[in-house]
Amino acid sequence: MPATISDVAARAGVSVATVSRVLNGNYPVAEHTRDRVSQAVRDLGYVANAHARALIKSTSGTVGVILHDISDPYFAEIVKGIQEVADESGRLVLICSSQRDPDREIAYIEMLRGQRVDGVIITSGYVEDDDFVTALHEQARGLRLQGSILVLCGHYPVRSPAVVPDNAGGAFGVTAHLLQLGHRRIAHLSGPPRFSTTEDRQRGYEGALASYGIPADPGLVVGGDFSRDGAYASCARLVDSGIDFSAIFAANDIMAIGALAALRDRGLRVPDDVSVVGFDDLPISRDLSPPLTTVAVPMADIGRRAMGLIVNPPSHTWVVHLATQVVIRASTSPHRGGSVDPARPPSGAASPAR
Amino acid sequence: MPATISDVAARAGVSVATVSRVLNGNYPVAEHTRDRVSQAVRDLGYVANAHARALIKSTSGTVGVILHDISDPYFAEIVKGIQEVADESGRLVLICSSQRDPDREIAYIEMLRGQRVDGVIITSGYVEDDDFVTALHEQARGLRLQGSILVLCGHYPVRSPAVVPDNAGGAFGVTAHLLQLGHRRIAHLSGPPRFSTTEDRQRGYEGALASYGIPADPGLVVGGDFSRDGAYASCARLVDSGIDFSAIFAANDIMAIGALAALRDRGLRVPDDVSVVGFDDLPISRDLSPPLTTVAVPMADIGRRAMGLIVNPPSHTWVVHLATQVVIRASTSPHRGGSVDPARPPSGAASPAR
DNA sequence: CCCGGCCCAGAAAACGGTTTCTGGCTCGGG
DNA sequence: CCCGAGCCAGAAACCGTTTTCTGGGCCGGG
Repeated sequence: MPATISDVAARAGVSVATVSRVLNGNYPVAEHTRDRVSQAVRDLGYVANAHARALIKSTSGTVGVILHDISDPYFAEIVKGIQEVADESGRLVLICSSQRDPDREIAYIEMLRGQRVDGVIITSGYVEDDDFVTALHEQARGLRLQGSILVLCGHYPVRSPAVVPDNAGGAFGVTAHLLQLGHRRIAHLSGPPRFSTTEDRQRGYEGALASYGIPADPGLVVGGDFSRDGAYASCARLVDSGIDFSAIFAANDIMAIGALAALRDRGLRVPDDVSVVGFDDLPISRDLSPPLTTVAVPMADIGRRAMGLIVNPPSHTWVVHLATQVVIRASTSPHRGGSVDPARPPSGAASPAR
Repeated sequence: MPATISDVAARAGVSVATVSRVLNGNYPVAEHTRDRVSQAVRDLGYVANAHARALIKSTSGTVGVILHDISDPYFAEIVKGIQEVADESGRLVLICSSQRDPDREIAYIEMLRGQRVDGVIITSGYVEDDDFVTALHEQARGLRLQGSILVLCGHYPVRSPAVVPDNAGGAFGVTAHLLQLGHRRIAHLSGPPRFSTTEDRQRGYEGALASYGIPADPGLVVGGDFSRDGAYASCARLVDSGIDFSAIFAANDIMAIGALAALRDRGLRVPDDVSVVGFDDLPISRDLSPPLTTVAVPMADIGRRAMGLIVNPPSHTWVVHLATQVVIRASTSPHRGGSVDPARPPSGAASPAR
């Protein structure tokens, strides 16, 4: 029932071809007719049907973005960057929340293929699952076939353009920072299992320990799910277990926030009793108390570069590497006593056994 | 170049009509042929072109969302709610960041009309601008004409389905909370001018003061822009100006975070020296220190209800009202020097007229 | 044996645009 | 006066689906 191009043509007393040409301005039309057509367009409030257009042009003017959860600031920042570049190129952004379910991610890509999107950006790291990888390969092939592009954030076992932040390097750096402060028993609240992001960050952590000749203690690594509440619970369990540690490396800032809350509720002071570091450097991190020492990930840049790969598909450079940077704030301080292997202090503060 | 329905038909040795019917399952097809078609679909990795489909069906299976900035947690939470319901109904969500520019909002709606979206949700409050309202009316009419729906969050001077949180009531409540604590000089860091959200919240603030017989002091109300840094600057200016106040009502939590930082940097303690309240109750607000007293706005619910209005268009109920609730945490405490006048206000201080 | 009905498959007409191709008109040059 | 060029408008094909309409084959009843 909305006005069609024929309606406009009829009202202006011209053919549909002429209307189309006025709208697109890619063919000479006499000023007189042009005005009449424009007037008719205004009168009818006509807007061209993007689907009919997408049917003949190969491009649809939309891109798809797959993420875990839009209310996670990490993804929100990436999307912000994507939006910026999409806007400049006049494209619309389709958001798909997978809730970290690989099957849904695949289903979403298929839907997006149906939409004939100009490209798909997967913002979440990849899941180590054979079925998933196989399915992803297939979808990537399908996208390529239709002249579309799959852009990955993080390194996948799929040959496709990618933007990869240096997760391992950042984790190494921030762990090294703790080591330099004299901490030796450093706990790690890790991310959800089988995710590349989780593993890269854990690898950096283990690498830093190894570089100091410290054997990894499995008891110090507890699983999480990148959520505040999950980290709160893990951290509380860690404290309650009585295991000895003087610092915590949370796999991301959201988890660090949960850890801070758990420590506070257990009566432990940061950084006096326990040093805490996170990862990502979310905007909020500087406003926590204490302000969080963390690793800055250029989230908006990831989005901008990823979208850039769609707007100007590269001929050769398939992978864009992005540096991460340790940001030292007030949630870390030198290990008390500076002892490499401190005895459990009488106060019980640094080794919170009950 | 992606496979079309004809390719599938050819490979399966049937007509395109049959393929379509197998895919949609809305017409009897012999099992034998059905299998052959399914196999061909799989072989070719065929995915139906959503645009061609949208051309005949009236629905496109997409909805548009217009917001200021996706990296603002307020909007991110709303979108999360929208996503949930959109997923259930198998729809895709198009995100449009207007950066608070009314012209862009209009332009976006027009783009979305071209996409023949099933509906458009404007998440941001409305701007008091005649041109904008006129243009919005026109777009709303256009959407209605194409069987689509415009859903507004907040009350607009446009007759369209809406979801409106009780901003004024919440502002009244949280200001009353401060008044009950004995605060009399309460500063207000307000939002950007001419926004309904800003004005509703300010109205609640002024109403609460009035109910206590306190005249509004223009010097205590300073403009802001809903941003952390803007609020930081405003708050710092307020402190530096030497004006007397014992509490601050920030127009939203993001601004409260900026205020907290400014106060801390000026050596003022919260809540000992100054009480601070915000608005929205973002997920992070409980993890600030001190945890923020604020007004809970059911953001995800706003999104869910808004999307609900699109999925099941209402016949009569055009406006969904959503309650807000004061959440008291540790950023507020009784006014020092003892209750200036902590007694109840002159009777009848219930809630502001709506 | 004939005919009506049922089950299933195909032909073709939309849907709403863009673009190629065709052609009418005007104008200037020879 | 004729002809070619240039400018502009329209007719029609096409994009990839869905769906209506048509009809062939088969079965059962009369």
